[in-house]
Amino acid sequence: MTISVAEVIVDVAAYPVDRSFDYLIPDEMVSLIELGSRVKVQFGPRNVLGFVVALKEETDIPSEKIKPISQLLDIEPVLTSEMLQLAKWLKHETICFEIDALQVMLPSALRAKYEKFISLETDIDNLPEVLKPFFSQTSKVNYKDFEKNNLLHPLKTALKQKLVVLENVVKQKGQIKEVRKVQIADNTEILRDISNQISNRAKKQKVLIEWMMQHVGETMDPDTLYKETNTSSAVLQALIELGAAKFIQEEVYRDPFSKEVGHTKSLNLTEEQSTALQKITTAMENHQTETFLLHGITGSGKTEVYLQAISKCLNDGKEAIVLVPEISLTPQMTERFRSRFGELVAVMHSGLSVGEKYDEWRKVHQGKVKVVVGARSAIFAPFENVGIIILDEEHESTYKQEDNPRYHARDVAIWRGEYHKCPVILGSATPSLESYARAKKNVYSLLTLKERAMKQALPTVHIVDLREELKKGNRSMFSQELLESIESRLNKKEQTVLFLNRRGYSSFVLCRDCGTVLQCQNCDISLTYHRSNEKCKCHYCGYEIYVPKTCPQCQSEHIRFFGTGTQKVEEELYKFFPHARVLRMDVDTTKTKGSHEQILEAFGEGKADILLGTQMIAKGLDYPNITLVGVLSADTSLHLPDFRSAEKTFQLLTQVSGRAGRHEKKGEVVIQTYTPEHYAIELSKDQFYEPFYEREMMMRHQAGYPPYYYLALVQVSHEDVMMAADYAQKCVEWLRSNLSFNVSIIGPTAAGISRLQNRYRYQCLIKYKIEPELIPTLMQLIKLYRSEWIKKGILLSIDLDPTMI
DNA sequence: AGCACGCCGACT
DNA sequence: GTCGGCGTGCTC
Repeated sequence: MTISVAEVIVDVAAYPVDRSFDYLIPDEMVSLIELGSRVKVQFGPRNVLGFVVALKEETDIPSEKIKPISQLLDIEPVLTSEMLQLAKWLKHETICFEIDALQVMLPSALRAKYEKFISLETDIDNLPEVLKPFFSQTSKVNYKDFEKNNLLHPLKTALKQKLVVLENVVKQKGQIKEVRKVQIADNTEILRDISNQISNRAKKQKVLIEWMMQHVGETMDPDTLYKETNTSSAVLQALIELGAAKFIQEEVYRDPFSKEVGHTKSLNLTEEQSTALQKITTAMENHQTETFLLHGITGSGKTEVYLQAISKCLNDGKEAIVLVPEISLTPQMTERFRSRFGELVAVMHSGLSVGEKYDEWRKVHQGKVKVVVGARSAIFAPFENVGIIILDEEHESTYKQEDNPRYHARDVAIWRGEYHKCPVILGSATPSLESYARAKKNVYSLLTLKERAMKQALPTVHIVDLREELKKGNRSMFSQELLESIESRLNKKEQTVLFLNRRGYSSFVLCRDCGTVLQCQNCDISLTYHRSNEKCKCHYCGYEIYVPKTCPQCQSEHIRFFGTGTQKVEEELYKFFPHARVLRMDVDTTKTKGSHEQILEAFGEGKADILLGTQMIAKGLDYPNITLVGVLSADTSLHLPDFRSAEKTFQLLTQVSGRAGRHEKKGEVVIQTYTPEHYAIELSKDQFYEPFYEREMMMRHQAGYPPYYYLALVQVSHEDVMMAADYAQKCVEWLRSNLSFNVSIIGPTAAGISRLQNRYRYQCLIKYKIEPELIPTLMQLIKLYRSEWIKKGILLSIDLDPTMI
């Protein structure tokens, strides 16, 4: 018996079809088809894309039911068997559709694009008049054209009468970029023969053929050829017709790197660094799955440890995956990797176009690179021989995907580490409590870097009590101390970074007479003002309107927008320091591609004295002349209704403080706050991680939050408030009676944003320590009530280990 | 999810 | 009598 049946996961995300379907493999495909190949199949009445997840000899499906695979889309499979296993695990761990788990591993360019076409089945004269014009030029028309012209009804009739047929076409979204090149014949004899044929009057052709004989068999860009020989396309064309050369299409990678980088060598390590590196390399040598938590204070040289561990990994002939939070994927960071490993590095982040992402992915897939530096989804880099996986800033919440599949890159990293028997490094100056607790329980191996790599002292941190400032009558955003510090930097020609917590400061539109704030029609959230197009936009659903002239409530004309916090700060800064050169970095100034980099670069080159921004600037900023960091209000993130707010604040403050004095010059940090006594603020002053950890762990223990308990968030939404609340209640009751007693269920309560896209959202929180039945129970819940809920219009979402609640 | 099949009310 | 409403069920 030979392989003749493929199990296929089809590209339809729905519960009833979230399993594999058997398809016959046509004979001519048998030798080509592999696990992880993409195929085109007929599924019911339509054509869809699918993934081959298993191959077998026979099937129980009766022959009248089974269909053949229509087309094999890849010569090389796009997914490895590791990825297929990983998808099954993700499906179970995060409760998602297998198809979603498979799709998230691939660049979006490989996703299917579905198009409908209508083709003519009879003579055009039989068609109704309204449809005729469409088929006058062609017999195949895009369905959308009928939709646009509101002709779906006559179209449907025509379909029924079989005058036309509908055809579903599956295409791939992304295209491989090709360029046209000239390939010179690789046979000198032929070239000489042609040369002899050329008439003596064709001087240019003579020149070109002579030149070609010097470049036998070479492939080049036509423009280079014209330039080199001072000829033109007409001359080349003549020689091509004689067979001296031909045009070929060559695959190329789009180049997302704008500039060349130099080459750097390994730096000398401190004792702490080499101890850490030693432990990591030992694990690599022993082919050991081991998760390390590399806890190093800011500036302690974690990156250098990564780089040298990767070097070792490459020497062993293996590949490396490095994850960094999206926001810190600045050129500064990626350049460090590219300058060490050159062309062996692929970079993946959201700033790339669909095509560029596809190309970077293909470099990995084709084995052209050995190192991937990327954001969350780079954890799925299709390497087959991974030697090390690194997550920098492991505490960052961007490692958790907020929509399906709701996976955490850290969990996937550890899974892949186990699969490849290789170490996983979680690096941070401020580890998440979860990871640190695991390190303390020896689930992870703790590596500590307590010293800064170049022995620089930590910056001096001053905490300024804004209540005192207020008492002194200072109503500005700047305390006396901060102003003095800024002034002294300006005098010394040193640089300052001012940091503003974004939350609570985003720009909104307010009526000064009645206090109304412009709200989104669909969501329970205020609209954000965008100066660039004079519009107000909802950041959650995309709803946007022009700024109204009068207040929608009271018709007053005194309506004004409150600029982003940063805009306001900038204005005020100029009042105090009219001659300071300020660079502002926020959503408004970083809208266009690359502007983020340009601003940082300009600042690095000393083109400004003060850099003012939000969280964006907290990471990876590393310039020698920055000697002052100011945090305008440390409290904004502290009072968020999230159990992680203290942790987030501590992390943020430590992070921004770390930007000052990373080189020769000593750094200073000024933190302004209304609650200086809060432990998250007080302890960040000296980067006292350990005491903060102990303190925060106590709080978590008392309140029953992670790492002591695991969380699962179940959310119910409906267009009607009562329905949402009712069903959330039903859901809670069902869970209470089906989960064990030591699981506590909180809620239902309205979600943080109680209405989103016109749907009211209620949620309940499940806290548990050990509950092996949780996932099966949740799946049971879906199974039992899915059809009823769908009828009523209820949507249910489940988030295991939510980052925000 | 999408689409066909199938059984009941308001129209030529 | 027929067109079209959307309830039910299936997709290898």
